[in-house]
Amino acid sequence: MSSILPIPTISSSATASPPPPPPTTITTTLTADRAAHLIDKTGTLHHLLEIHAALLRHGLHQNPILNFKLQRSYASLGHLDHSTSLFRRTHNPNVFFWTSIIHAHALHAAHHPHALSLYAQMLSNADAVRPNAFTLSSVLKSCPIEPGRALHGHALKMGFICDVYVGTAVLDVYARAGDVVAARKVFDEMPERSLVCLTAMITCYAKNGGVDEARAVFDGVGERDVVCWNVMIDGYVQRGRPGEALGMFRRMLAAKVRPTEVTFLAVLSACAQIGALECGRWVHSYIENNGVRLLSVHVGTALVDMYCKCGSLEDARMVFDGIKGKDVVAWNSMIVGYAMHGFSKDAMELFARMRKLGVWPTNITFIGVLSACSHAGLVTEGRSFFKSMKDEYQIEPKIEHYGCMVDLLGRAGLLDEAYELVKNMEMDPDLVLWGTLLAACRLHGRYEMGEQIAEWLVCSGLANSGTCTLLSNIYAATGNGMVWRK
DNA sequence: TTAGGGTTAG
Repeated sequence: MSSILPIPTISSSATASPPPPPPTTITTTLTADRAAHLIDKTGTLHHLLEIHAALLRHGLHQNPILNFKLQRSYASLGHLDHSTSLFRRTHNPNVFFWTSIIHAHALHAAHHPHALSLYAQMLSNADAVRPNAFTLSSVLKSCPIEPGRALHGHALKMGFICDVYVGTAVLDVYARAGDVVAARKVFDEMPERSLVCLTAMITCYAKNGGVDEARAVFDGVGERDVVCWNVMIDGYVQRGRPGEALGMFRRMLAAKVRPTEVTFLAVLSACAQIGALECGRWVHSYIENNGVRLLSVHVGTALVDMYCKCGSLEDARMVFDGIKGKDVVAWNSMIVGYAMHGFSKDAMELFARMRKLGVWPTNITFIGVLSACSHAGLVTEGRSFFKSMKDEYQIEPKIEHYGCMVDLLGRAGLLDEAYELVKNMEMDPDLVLWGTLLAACRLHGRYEMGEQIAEWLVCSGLANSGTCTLLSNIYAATGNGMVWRK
């Protein structure tokens, strides 16, 4: 983790390809105040390295505040390696230093285990630095449920639980683990609640299926900011209640709260869910009329998805073509959009273009590609794409991909091949898959196979009303409505 | 006299 910090020197800026000169040149005399100001203002690693070099030359690197600022700046510029290295070189780091390095690691999921181990090191250190509420709230951010529970105990024992940051962080640990009851208990016992804390509780409910409970907390919030609104709107979207999501969005605008990108993502998803094309268009023009010159990939993709789901493929394509730096999710939205509306040729062409540009597909890409093959009856291509998932792209087919294949083979009348595919799957087929196969049996008059599957489904108690309808259709067609009733 | 919470697409 801790790499060797390149000891910066002023001459390091005069290497083979020198970076552009920093905005401020460090002069021969450097006071601690001036250095602190320079560190706070810097925005580039190059400049920070130069300041670091100057601190070393002036012997100011021992100053704990400057050392602290330097370490924090390395981290905030995304150079956790430099930050860690500096920390490792610091003798007897104080609680500020420990907290700062723990916090820097807690900011990115990939470094969470390290944040926790730093906290453990801090406690076991010979110089035993005592954590405070700042340390605790930082380390809690990186915690999964088990160490989180222990730290909750720790916070109670040390009396930090009354701190609103610590309380919120503990609440968040339980929320992330889906333990709504424990989160609510922490919430109820908090002596004071900030907007952030209220939002954390709303998020906890919204993410764990309790959108009405979320709403109850939301209604009790006095001054709501955009995050609070976003959480509530997205909560409705995630629970498949787009009408209420859009209602909340209207109320948010009426309350003069300025929407952010996150708001647009949720609202566009709500429009997509109910096929509200006009509302989607309105959001699109709102985005364009409110200072958003260049669509972000996220918002662009949400627009593509909304237009596709609302059936306006031309609008979707127009937005898609305008997205700068398209990632695979953007490509997927357009490919799947085309495929779902039967524009197989466009979907396949787009896939070919995406590959040509070196974008690596995901399992969603193959949902699109295989559906396109299915709609167009391209059996050979479909088989080949399905095979390539594993062989070429190392993507394990999911049940949905088998569904596409069964649909493709079934429509083409290749029932035996489809049945074999289902029987040899590594996972259990679900009712949707059996339903697809049954529908194909009916379409091609393969009553015997239909009966076989039907019998098996009924015997294993798996048949539901949908499959029963299909079954009765099959039996009606065979003129033998009773056979399957054993 | 230097630090810490909540929301993000297919």
